[in-house]
Amino acid sequence: MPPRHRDTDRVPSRLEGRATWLVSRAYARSSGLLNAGFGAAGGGLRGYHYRLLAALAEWGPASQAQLGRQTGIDRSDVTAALTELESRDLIERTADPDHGRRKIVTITAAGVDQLHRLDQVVDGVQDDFLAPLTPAERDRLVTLLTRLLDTPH
Amino acid sequence: MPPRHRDTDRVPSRLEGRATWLVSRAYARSSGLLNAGFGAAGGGLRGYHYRLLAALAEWGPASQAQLGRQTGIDRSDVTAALTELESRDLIERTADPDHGRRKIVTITAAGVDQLHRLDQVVDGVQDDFLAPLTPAERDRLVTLLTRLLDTPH
DNA sequence: CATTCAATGTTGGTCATGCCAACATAGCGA
DNA sequence: TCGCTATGTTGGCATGACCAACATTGAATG
Repeated sequence: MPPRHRDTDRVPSRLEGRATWLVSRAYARSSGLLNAGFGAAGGGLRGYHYRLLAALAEWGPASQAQLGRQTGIDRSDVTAALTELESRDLIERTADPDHGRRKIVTITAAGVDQLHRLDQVVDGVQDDFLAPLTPAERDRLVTLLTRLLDTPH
Repeated sequence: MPPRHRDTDRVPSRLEGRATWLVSRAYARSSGLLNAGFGAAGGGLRGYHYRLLAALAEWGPASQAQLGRQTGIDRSDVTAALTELESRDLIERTADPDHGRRKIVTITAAGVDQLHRLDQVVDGVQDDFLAPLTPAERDRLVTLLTRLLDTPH
């Protein structure tokens, strides 16, 4: 039998079973779905905005540096994303009375509403993303990834 | 007990068990390790170059469009990455005698050597990346991700 | 055979995520 | 008081991924 000549749906064997390769493919798919969903229903918001709104809704007002640490987003990117959220009136920035430079960021009612809409999008994407797996397999995958990431490194 | 005030090592509960979130965190870690490894030992090459060299070494000479389909890299990015590989004499581009526009890309001996060096890097990164998991867990993770990605979507 | 269509390589953009450096300023600790 | 750290901001870079347009070529269709 001659070698197969199909161009696509094949992966060099060097990559095939590599965890880093699989994770990068999974991420490409996941972020594609997420961007499509955010683009369609998110009013131009992206992952950074969702993370920040989620942190504010869950833990209440915080300084920008605090938000950065909570969400794993760089301080400079926090600044930019908050400026966009502020221009849409989804958050408010007020000066911290006890600290000259610090600003306290608060989510607005509209921000909470928007967050709920984004939650819907994210939920839908989970289903699409995990569609090939059974519920038990989905749980196992989540557990393994959680263990992989929880361990300090 | 007052609420905890630690800034870091926490994740909004909305994100915590989400597969897309975990995958994005895993990818951030994995690509960080990979970039560090490639930067240290890869002679300025990146993931695209590795994928292309791997495909050429495994399946032999191919046209650029073929390479793009094999590796999942866009035609335009293939062009750019091949130009860089060519300038390092890791690949060669020759005109296809049977086809005017098409170019046949071949990996050179130096390219094969470089690929072997990159293999070492990638192998080392797998170990770092998967360190928190037992061998059995690593296998399960790879199996689950493979199943997740194999299914046509 | 002629015309259309698809494939090819290339150029030149865009976007999102993640970093890093530098800076001015503010607060804190030694 | 002096020096260190934290803070918000600006501006930049790298990587991966994608897209549009173009000229050219081969192949398919009428």
